[in-house]
Parts: sequence; structure tokens; C-alpha cells
Amino acid sequence: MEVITLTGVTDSATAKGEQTRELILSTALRLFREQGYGKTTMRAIANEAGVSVGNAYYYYGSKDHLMQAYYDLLQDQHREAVEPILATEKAFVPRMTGVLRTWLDVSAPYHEFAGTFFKTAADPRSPLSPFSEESRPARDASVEIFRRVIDGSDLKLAADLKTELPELLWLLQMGVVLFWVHDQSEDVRRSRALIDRAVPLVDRLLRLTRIPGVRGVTTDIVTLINSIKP
Amino acid sequence: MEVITLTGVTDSATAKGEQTRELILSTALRLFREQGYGKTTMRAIANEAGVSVGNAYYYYGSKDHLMQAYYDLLQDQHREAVEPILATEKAFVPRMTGVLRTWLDVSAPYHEFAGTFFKTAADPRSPLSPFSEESRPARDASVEIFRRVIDGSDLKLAADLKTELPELLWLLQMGVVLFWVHDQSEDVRRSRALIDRAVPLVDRLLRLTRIPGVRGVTTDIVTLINSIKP
DNA sequence: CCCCACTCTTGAACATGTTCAAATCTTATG
DNA sequence: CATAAGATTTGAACATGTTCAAGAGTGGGG
Repeated sequence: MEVITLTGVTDSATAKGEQTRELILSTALRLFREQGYGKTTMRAIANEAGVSVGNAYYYYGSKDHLMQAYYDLLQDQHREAVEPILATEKAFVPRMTGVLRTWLDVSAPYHEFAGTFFKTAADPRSPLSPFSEESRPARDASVEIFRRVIDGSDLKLAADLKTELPELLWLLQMGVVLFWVHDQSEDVRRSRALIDRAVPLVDRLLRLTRIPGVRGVTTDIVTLINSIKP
Repeated sequence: MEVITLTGVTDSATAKGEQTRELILSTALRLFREQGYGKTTMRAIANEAGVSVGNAYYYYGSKDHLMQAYYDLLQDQHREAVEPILATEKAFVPRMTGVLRTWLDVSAPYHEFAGTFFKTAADPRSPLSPFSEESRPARDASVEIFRRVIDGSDLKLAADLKTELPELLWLLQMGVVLFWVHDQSEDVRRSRALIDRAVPLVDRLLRLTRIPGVRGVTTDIVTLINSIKP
């Protein structure tokens, strides 16, 4: 049997398996969206996909791994959706605001079960932890977005700050995510408000770093952050 | 049957039950400490305590509730352990540093299973979430500590900042906790280093707020924080 | 065409958090 | 004391994530 895979490569050895893998993942994501993570059982996923429970475990080591796969998908979507903004906007505030709002948009369908997601992510031993080794590729890709936000903008920054800022903005995004997870307002209005008000503040803060008395503290903060990295 | 309870009140109606409740909790905490949260089963707890599984559930609605109970205990211990520092130290830096280091000390025996703890706490629907309604008493008590840290210190602050600062310091503690959970260094040396370097920085930042150009941004930050509170 | 090695699939079995109806114990009241 | 009402306790049953030994399918080499 020969099947054309998504990458266009013909690979008769694994084609069948890949099809099953994708079938299981897409079924799982649909059920997660429809009924939430907690209420979706592995049996239901297997059932709906027309395979056995054991088969699902052959491809995904645990229910969490299915979520990890979803997370990777989300990151990809965000990266894509953000391109128009990075290409168009030139000022820091709209660039950053756009990137964060886009994240909300992309993640919207999953808000309902996001709680469970971040519950798992908070466990330092979980591969889903944003600080884990397994998440490094996704995290690096995310930080890269923020590097582009800065590089393409009108911000004038000291060299050391410019190096660290992408990671700091990534941390800010983590904060927004944390707020969003807890946000029960209609249409996550409050999360949007937070973004719209916080980003201009960050902008002002960054411009403050040019004041002599402030510069020293900034340097020290950057140094501290560097020292606590693993 | 009549039993003297911990509070010294004789209460024959509930005395027996309270004894069982305490027996279950202490047994659970011991097992958590000895083998970690994940490896401690409800059956093991019941077994070790000499009661039935259902009995444990009669007093604690879930395994998580046993952890919640532990958390409350921890808070109490911290509050007590912090008194000498608040009574002795007068400068902001040693006061704040002392409070944070004490938290590390009190929590040390549970570092091994802290990951699981904060995993549960990260779920916004969990009663253990530091932002949940159920946690309000513990949170308020914790914020109160930081209010005292500020009030008893030599800091000179604008009124609005002084009102919000306790909660901000509480947030800083949450950050330290997050770092600590992930900290695998021997004797959590890195967490201690973080505290020792971060607190003086906070001190300098707070003194900066008196510079005219900085004052405005500070006010706006305080306003923003107020606006995102529930 | 046959067979070996490998991939893939199955479903029963297991572990553990949780529920619940029934049994037992305790206390207040006549 | 006898009894009803309520508190406490029990253990079997249930739901669901996970494991695993065995079977089925597949493809290349002889």
C-alpha cells in the first residue's frame, strides 16, 4: 500500500500508521472541543475513531500527550496568524497588542478546557510545562515571535535589554494566559482589556529605561534574570 | 463519651468525629511526606489510619481536599514563624527577605511533592487555586503579612502604591514559589539566591517611584492592577 | 509462493479516585 | 431504659487512565 503523506513524501512503511495517528489526534481534539477535556474519555476517543483503546496508546503515550499535540498545533496556528501583523504594523504597541490578541483568537475555541490544560502544564515534571525541555522548541518559536515584534518596531533599547526583552515579553504573554484561563467574562472581554492597557504601559516603561537613574536598575534586573536561567 | 478537643472545648457531639478527621489528615500528610502525593493512595491512607475508604471521603471530599488542608497548615506555620522577623527587623530588605526565606524553610519538607500540589493549584476551578474564593482566607492572611512587612519598615511610599503593594509582594511570593517548585538545585540554593537578589532590586525600584517621570507610570500601573481585580 | 521480522491492533485486566446504600453507633428524649 | 433521629462507618461497585500479552496484518528475501 502506498499513501502520500502530508509532507508529500511517499512512505509505504509508515503510511498506514500515520493515518491512524492523525485520525486519533483529530478525533481527540474534536471531542475535547465538544465536551471538554475532562469529560472526554480515552474510550470515547477510541470508539469515535473506530480503533481500540490500546491503539490510541500505541501512538500517544497518555491522554496528556494528546493535549501536548494540540498545544503544538496551537503554536503553529498562532505563528501563522501573526504574520500579517508583523508585516504591516511598525510601532511597538500595535505590534505587541496584535500578537497577544491573536493568541486569544486562536485559543478561543479551547477556552472552556484551557483550565485543565494549564493544570497539567503547571506540573514541573509534565512535558507540557512551559519551562520543560520538551517544550523548548515551542517556547523558542514563541520567543522568536517576540524578538521579531521588537526588531521590526520603532523601539530604541540598550543592547543588554534588547537581548533579554523577547523572553520578558514571552513571560508577559504567560501572564496574560494565566489571566485568560481564569477569565469568565463574556467573550473574554477582560483579557482583551488587560492587553490593551498593559501593552502601552510596557511601552512607557521601556522608554523610561533611558532615564539615567532608571538605567542602573534595569541593568541589574537583566543581570538577575540571566542568573536565574537554568 | 466526652473528649477534650484541641480548643479545650468539651463537645461530646462532635468529639469522636473530630478525632477521626484529625487522624485521617495527619496520616495523609505523613504518607504524602514519606512517599509523595502521587504514590499515596486513598486506600493506603484509610488503611494506615485504620478506617475505611468511604470514611476518609466522609470528612474530605477528595484527595485534593487533603492537600488543601495541608496548605492551610503550612500558612499557619509560616505566619507564626515570621513573627520574630517582623518584631526585630526594621529595614524593608531584611524584613521581606526574611519572610520569603522563612516560607522556603517551612515548605522544605514538602518540596518533593510540591509539583503535584501546584499542579492542582493551577486549575482555576480547583479550590486550591490561589485565586479561588476558597483560598481567600489563606490569601488574605498572607497578604496581611506583607502589609505588616511594609508598615513596619522604613519605606516611604505614595498612598496609592502603599495600598496595593502588599498584594504585589504577594504576587512576588507566588513567583518565588513557582521558581521554587521547579528548583532542583541542592538545598534549593537557587531559590535562596533569587530571593537575596530580587528583594534589594524591589527596594530600589520602590525608591525610584519618587522620581517625577516614574511616578506617573507607577500610578498607571496601580490603576491597571486595580482594574483587573475581580 | 512461503516465511520471518516487523508494525500495528485488540481487548481484557489492573490501579486508583470516587460514590452510595446499607449497617452501626451515639445521643437526646420520654 | 427504649426508641427515634442523626452522625458515623463500611465495603462493594463504578469510572476511567493505563498496561500488556497475544493476535493480525504487511512486506521483503529466498
